[in-house]
Amino acid sequence: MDIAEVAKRSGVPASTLRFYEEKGLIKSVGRLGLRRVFEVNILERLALIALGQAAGFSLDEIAQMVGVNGNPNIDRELLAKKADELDSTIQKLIAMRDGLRHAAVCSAPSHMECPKFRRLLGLAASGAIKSGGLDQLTKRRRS
Amino acid sequence: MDIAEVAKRSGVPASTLRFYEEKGLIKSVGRLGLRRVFEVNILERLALIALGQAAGFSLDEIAQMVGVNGNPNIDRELLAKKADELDSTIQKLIAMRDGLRHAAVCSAPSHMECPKFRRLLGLAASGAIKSGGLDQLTKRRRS
DNA sequence: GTACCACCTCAAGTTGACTTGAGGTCAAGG
DNA sequence: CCTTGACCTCAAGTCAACTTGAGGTGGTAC
Repeated sequence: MDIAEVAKRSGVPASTLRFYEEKGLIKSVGRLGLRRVFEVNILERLALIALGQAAGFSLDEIAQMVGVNGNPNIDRELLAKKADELDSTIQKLIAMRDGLRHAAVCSAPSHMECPKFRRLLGLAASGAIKSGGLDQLTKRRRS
Repeated sequence: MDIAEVAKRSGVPASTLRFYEEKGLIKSVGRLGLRRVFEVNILERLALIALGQAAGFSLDEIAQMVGVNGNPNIDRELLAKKADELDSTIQKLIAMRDGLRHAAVCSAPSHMECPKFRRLLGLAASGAIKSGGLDQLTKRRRS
């Protein structure tokens, strides 16, 4: 496959593919003239990268997880750690989703005054306010 | 509360608080001299913002949801839409979490060759490859 | 009453993740 | 053969979300 086909089938622009290759996130198997040639499995790798991004991981973190070389990482501890990180994110997002869903139908004057909304918010942000800061929620993105 | 206390209790740097105020995401109730004064409920609002960010929403989107004015938005349709968006993100993250968890213990030579891993990945990226592109996964962030 | 220091403003810098543009190259079709 | 267009490189630009810095201000403790 040439870069245009990968772009078409993955939805990832060619410029981004070149950028990812430069970063070591993906690699082409060779060149035909000066054109890059990719294997079909590049598509799975791209899906994995997109997934990692949706999970809020930086490209560098993703590289760590999927391995800069060919195939996913061997560092089982890192993978487990990232899974746990992701799990706590998921809990927060679930609470937020429920908060949003409720807010969409709740008739309280201000959502902040609705006990249900506040409970969900508290659940999501548990531990964030007062002692410890919101850091837990945001440091992943900040770093 | 002055800005330093808000910063301390929320974990959000003062510079960020000023930045958020400028963007209309938060507001101070007044000034004492030239110093901003915040109400205690600013902490909840900040938790909500942090939550929105963890969910991958941009500050502008968050402003739309929580309302640029004082309290959350009245646009129930928008809230429901965002909740659905969030829900599909959550499904992907769950699949990825499970994929990571499994990868951490799986002994297949390459995770891409492990059927279980591929199934989870496929689940997460369903529809992303081949027809439609990965766009669904990433456009939220790109916008 | 004055010195200090935390807070202020406003402009510019930073980082991550890309995109855009200018100028060059080469495989394929005519 | 030779033109053409898709691909190449490399440098610079962009955007969101902040951070940093220089220079100013004013409650508060001494």
